[in-house]
Amino acid sequence: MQPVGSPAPSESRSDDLAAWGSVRDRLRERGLRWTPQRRALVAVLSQTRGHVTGADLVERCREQDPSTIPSTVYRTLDVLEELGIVRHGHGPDGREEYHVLPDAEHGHLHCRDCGAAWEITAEEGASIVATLEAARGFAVDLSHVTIVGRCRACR
Amino acid sequence: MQPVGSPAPSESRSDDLAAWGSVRDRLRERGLRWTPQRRALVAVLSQTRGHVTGADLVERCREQDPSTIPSTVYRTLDVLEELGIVRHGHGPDGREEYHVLPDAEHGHLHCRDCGAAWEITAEEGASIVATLEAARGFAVDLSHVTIVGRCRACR
DNA sequence: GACGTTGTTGCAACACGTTGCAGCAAGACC
DNA sequence: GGTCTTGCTGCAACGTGTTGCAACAACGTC
Ligand SMILES: [Mn+2]
Ligand SMILES: [Mn+2]
Ligand SMILES: [Zn+2]
Ligand SMILES: [Zn+2]
Repeated sequence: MQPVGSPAPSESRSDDLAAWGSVRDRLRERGLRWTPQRRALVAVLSQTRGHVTGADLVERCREQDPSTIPSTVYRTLDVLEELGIVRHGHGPDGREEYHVLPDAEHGHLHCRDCGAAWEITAEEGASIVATLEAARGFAVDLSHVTIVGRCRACR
Repeated sequence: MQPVGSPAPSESRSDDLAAWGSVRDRLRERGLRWTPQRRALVAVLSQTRGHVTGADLVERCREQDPSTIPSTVYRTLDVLEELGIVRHGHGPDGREEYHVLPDAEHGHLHCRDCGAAWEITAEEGASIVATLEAARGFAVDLSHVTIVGRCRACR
């Protein structure tokens, strides 16, 4: 039961660097381009662990380069998501939340009262996925799942 | 497996009218006020079955009275939700979706590819709620749950 | 019916994200 | 290094929803 924000230990930093280094080639393979704007966002992402909102990422890019344009960042995030490099879900208010370099697919749990958030564990996730798979043949996108309610402490 | 938009048969229209008629008193009991703006939104809601986005409701109010102010509508929706008269969730893009007069609590399922939506059945809902209740004592707000993925037909 | 309290409204500004489009530039090819 | 193709960017406008605040009005009380 890892609280979000204290990110789980993940692969080593050198593995991470390798993963980020390949982004350029992954884009090129698809006939897409490696631009300064994309380079900047990837640089920001590579220093981000865990979860960030879209607006946070725009902000962090703007810190590096104040001429950053929001729509370019959001469009680049869409591209990176197609490549599987980031995934997004939505907070309780519907705002975007990005998972960077998702080690394992997972959903999120938010307490409406105290605002705390947790990752949905593999077992919990499997149970939800299995329920909808069995009954309807529906393939759940677990990383887009956000469940809101009240945590044990707040009840 | 009711597709959303072909609303399930619900209580009779006269029951509905009675429920809507009590809104005024339910507000007053709490020291809240029954204003023309609230009257207008309740009139719109009383003719709405199933699911609507917040923006839809603003639009429908504006059809009745072009001087309608969006923030007033959204604030009134918040109040009505506190009274349990409407509930909201979020579509795949994070936009608000209101359930009007929810007969039974239910979540939603959206196919990312074809855009179709279904209600999560009582059994499916119970399974999800039970999983998180058992493991963590987390009380899921089922009516706020939206699960996105791919439906059987689109797989 | 006038009065006071306080919940509500209208408004303007803001936050987050998306979209259409014209001009720009990445990178493939020579 | 020059040329071409086409993916990308910047920009402006828009869509959806929230917030702060001053003026207003619902409604309980006399
Ligand atoms: Mn919500
Ligand atoms: Mn989404
Ligand atoms: Zn809590
Ligand atoms: Zn589908």
